[in-house]
Amino acid sequence: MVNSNKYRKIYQELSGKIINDEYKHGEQLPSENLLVKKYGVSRETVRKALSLLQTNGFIQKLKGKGSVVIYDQSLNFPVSQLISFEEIKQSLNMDYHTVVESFETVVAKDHPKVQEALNISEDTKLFRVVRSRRKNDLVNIVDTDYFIQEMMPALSKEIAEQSIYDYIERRLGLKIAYSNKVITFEPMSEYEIDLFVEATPPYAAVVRSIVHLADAIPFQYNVSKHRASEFKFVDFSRRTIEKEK
Amino acid sequence: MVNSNKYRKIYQELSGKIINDEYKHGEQLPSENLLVKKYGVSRETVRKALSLLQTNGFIQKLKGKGSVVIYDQSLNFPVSQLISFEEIKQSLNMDYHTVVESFETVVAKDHPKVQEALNISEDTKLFRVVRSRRKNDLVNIVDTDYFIQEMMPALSKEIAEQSIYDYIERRLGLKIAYSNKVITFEPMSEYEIDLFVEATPPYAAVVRSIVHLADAIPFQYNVSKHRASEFKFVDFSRRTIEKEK
DNA sequence: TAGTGGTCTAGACCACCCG
DNA sequence: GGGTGGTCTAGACCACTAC
Repeated sequence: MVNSNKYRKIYQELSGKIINDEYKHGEQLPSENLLVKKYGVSRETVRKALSLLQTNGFIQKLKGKGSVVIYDQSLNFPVSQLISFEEIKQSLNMDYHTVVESFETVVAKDHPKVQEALNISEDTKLFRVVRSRRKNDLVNIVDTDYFIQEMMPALSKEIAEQSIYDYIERRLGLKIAYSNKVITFEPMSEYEIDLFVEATPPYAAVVRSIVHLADAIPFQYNVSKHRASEFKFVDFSRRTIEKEK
Repeated sequence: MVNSNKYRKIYQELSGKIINDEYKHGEQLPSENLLVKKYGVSRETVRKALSLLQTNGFIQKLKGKGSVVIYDQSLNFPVSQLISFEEIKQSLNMDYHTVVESFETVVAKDHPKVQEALNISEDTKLFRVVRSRRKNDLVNIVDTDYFIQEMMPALSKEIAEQSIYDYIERRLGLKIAYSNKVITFEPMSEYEIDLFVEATPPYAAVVRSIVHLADAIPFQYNVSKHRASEFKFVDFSRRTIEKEK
């Protein structure tokens, strides 16, 4: 009911079957014509679903042959998607535990990079949330998030302990659309060295991202610091742009 | 002549104008109807081009409003694409210089990870190419590539000094389609510490990728090691998959 | 030759945004 | 209400793969 798009339903069903290994790596999906009959939709609708599957790394379409599954379970897919920690945790069955290290209100002018990234005025109030992600009590990730207070005045420490994305999408009905990420490798601060405990070297893999809503408004600035030895970023990319000539 | 696709031409033209700042960040593109008239094509064709622009992080489409440019020059975009070093170098005007450190023939069984990644038999012959990328004679990146010899018997050290991708796509006419990448941070080997000279800490950002052709055949295994302090990976991602219900 | 995916069209109806 | 993007259709023609 919530989402009656035909092509999304087909996408959901096919991607689900691929993830559950009903369609295995290397196997072919039914042809477009068969899918047209099976779902009772037009060919362009089927093709829209298949095109999404291809973009997201589930299949490769072969002209004259068919669509073959290229999704690989063993690669801990899909981490290059815009996805929250809670969602990754659930999909991978990770044994992680979140601790809210701090939850405070700050002013944009004291965080100039955030101010610039979110394109807000100096006196905009922000929530600053620091959360550690622990496995067997050992900190492996420290997330620092900045949210514009006006957009989500009811955000609380309790929500931060659960999933903020869930809150934003389900409670507030906002649509999270896209993000820019930058990955670097940086020395840890004293605070971080304390938190991580015995991080050798005292460097962290750092992922900074600016997350935008569907109306193109930036609403979150995130700095995610990872124990370097545990860091692993998986990416799927396509060669879409060819030079002309 | 080479590529007469209408939607690709529209994509090329619009993305070019965005990159050249003719359409600036935050500005709107002409509406779909206007583009339909301008290019003399059907609306679905225009939409296919716009959809590609959105997927690749150039624009965000806003229902009821239009398409707004979100591409940001300052982010050294687009590095998360599947793109060769030579192409990045050209598009960013980088002052880099490539040295082929070694060019040899090896057998798959001596490189089990490569054998598995490329899904080949034990006795498959491979080219193993090691190239350093230097800025002012200082090594910042060391690329190690493995190619299946049978697929490109004429590959040579001279070609490796230029662009192997150019050779594969233009000379051999093969279509490079997609890749899986994994980014980690790892201690350098003695060989690498020598090559990089004074790398502090002696860690490298490592990008491993398996590159596939359009027929889904893996043809390249690449290990790209970067001086950690210089490493910067930029990624654009969309939240495409929503949970149903 | 039959089947597959790739491109393109002309038109329809809908939901959303704004003045 | 008029414009914008989102979804969907039925049909056409093409290029490629396989037998």
